[in-house]
Amino acid sequence: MPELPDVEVYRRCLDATSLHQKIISTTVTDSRMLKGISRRDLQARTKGRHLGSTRRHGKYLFAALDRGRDSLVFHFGMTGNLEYAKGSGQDRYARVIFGFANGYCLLYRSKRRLGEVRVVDDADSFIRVKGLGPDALEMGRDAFDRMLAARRGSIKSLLMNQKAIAGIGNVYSDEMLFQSGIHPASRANGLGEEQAAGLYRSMRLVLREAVRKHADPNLFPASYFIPSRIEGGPCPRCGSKIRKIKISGRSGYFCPQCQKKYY
DNA sequence: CTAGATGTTAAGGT
DNA sequence: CACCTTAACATCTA
Repeated sequence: MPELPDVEVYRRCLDATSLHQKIISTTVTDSRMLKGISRRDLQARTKGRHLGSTRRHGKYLFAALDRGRDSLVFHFGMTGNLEYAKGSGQDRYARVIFGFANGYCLLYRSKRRLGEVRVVDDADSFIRVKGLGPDALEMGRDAFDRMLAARRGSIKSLLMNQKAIAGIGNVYSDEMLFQSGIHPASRANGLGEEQAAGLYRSMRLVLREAVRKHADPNLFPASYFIPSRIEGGPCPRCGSKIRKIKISGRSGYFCPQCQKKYY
C-alpha cells in the first residue's frame, strides 16, 4: 500500500543501496509505465549516470541524476515497490530495471501497472504543475487548521486529497481517524479545536511510527487499527464490530463506538 | 465468475 | 467554484 510511509521506506532503500552507482543499463519491460518519455530516451538519459540524492513529496519519489537538476520520478500506484537485487533483475513484475556497474540492479515493480516512471527537469516545478499540496509531514498546524476550515467535504476525503495535503491514502487515513476518535464522514470544517489538534497529532504520530516500522503492519503496535481493517471484525480498542462505508468511492473502515461524527 | 483492492484522473451531476 | 459519484486504467486474488 504505497502511501507516504511506504514511499519513504522505498526512498531509504534506494539511498542505502543505489546512490552513487553507475547505471550501465536501463531495461523497460513495459513502456506503458513510462510517462512523458520513451523507452529509448529514458535509456539515453540514464546511461552512464548516477543517482545523486533522493527526495519524497507525498507519494512521489524523486531521484536526482548527477550533473544536472533532472530527476527520475517514481509513483507506485496501488501495487508498486522498489527492490534492490543481485543480477539482471529477472522478476515477473519488474517493469523498469536499472542495472549498476557492481552487478546489482534496482527494480521498479508494479503488479497492476498503475504507477508511473518519468524524468523531470525540476522536481519543484513538477510538484507545482501537479498541484500537489504540502507533504503531510511538512505541513504545520496552522496550515492544517486553515485547510480544515476551508473544506465542507468529509474529513476522510480531505485527508486523501493530494492537492490539499500530499501522502495520505485510504489505509492510513483510516488509522489516523481511528486514533483521534473521528468518524470518517465528519465534515472537515465541523471539527472543533480539540478534534483538529488531535487529528494533527495522530497524523504525525501514525506516519512517523509507520515509517519507523518499515510500513509493515505486522510490526505496528497492538493498538493500531490497520491490521483490524476488516468489516465485522473486532475493534482493537473496544471490541465492537468494525463497519465499512463508501466515502468518495473508497471503502472506509471505522469503529462506530470509538469514532464520533462531527458536523 | 464476480467483487473488490492500497492510486489517480476524467467526466458528469448537485 | 466546491464537492460528490462513477468509471476507467490493468491486474490479481478472495
